[in-house]
Amino acid sequence: MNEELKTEIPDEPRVSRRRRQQEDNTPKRTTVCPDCGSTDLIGDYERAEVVCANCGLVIDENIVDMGPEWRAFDHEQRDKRTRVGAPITYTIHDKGLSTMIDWRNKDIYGRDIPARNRAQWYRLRKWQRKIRISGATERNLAFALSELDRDSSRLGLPRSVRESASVVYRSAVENKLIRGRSIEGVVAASLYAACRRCKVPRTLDEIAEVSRVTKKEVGRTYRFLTRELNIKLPPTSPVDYVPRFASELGLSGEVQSKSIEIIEKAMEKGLTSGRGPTGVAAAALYIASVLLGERKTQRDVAEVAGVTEVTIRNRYKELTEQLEMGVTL
DNA sequence: AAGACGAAAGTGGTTGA
DNA sequence: TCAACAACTTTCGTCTT
Repeated sequence: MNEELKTEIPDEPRVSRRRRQQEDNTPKRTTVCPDCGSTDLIGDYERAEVVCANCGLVIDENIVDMGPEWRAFDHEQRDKRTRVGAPITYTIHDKGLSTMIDWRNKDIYGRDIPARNRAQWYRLRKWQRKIRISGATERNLAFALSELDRDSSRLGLPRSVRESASVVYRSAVENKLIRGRSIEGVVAASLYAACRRCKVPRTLDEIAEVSRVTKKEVGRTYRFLTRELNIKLPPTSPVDYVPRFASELGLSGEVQSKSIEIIEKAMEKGLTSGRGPTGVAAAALYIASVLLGERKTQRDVAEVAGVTEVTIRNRYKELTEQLEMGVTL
């Protein structure tokens, strides 16, 4: 997923060689099943395969065992033999690669630091604090990423979206697009873009709700970012909204597939172009719920979809007329 | 009484001169 | 920069179950 994004963002000559190298060396591995889109992948190192836990598709064969080459029989041994830390992440301003100095006067094996070295440690900690977040860019990133984390947890977004949003924000910073815009605005716009990229769309309204930015601002910044960073995102499909709305309404899976069916027919006939995707999704869900005897009121559907009943009525009038569904509602 | 329906007027954003 | 425009909302009265 990150690879795709990277190819769309043009290489920026201002990026230092060091950073470029670091990024190029990032191991590129599939994290999403190409068949069903599930991120639940299982590495079966006995058979050297990566298998999708959802649909069983074998995604990768002859993989390298990334596990440790040593064995540990108790916790103490594990602590001693482990030589690596957490995976790198784009959601922490230094990608999670910073050095930590413990506040306790113990070394990694838990032994006390001799008193004659204490002063040295104190100085080390002081410099560590200064260096960790140094410079305007670092401070900007640190603030923005915490903001990003706050927004996305209020929206209940999965990790993958946060990572994706962080990548978008980082490239915005690298391309010097922040100046003149509020950090919060750019964060919100990155998040909106990431949501669309990962096919878990949130409306501009929902983003604006949790952020301290108006809907207008988010939209404007989003358009700016996509233009400047050459991010091309297809218009959101109503289908992407169906599962979320359906579960909020407590509708069954059958209703979901029925409404997706309806939407796909509608798209063939060009009934969705120019229409707000949420409105189309809402109307399709409403129709499906009626057809399958799980009737919801227009108001309920309108509520979760963030559109009015009138819009649902307009959409569903178009849909029923043009698709010749031959069913009286 | 609640929900569905539809007309009419208003709103915010895009487009093209 | 401005007017035209389409989509959508708000509001409200009427009909149906």
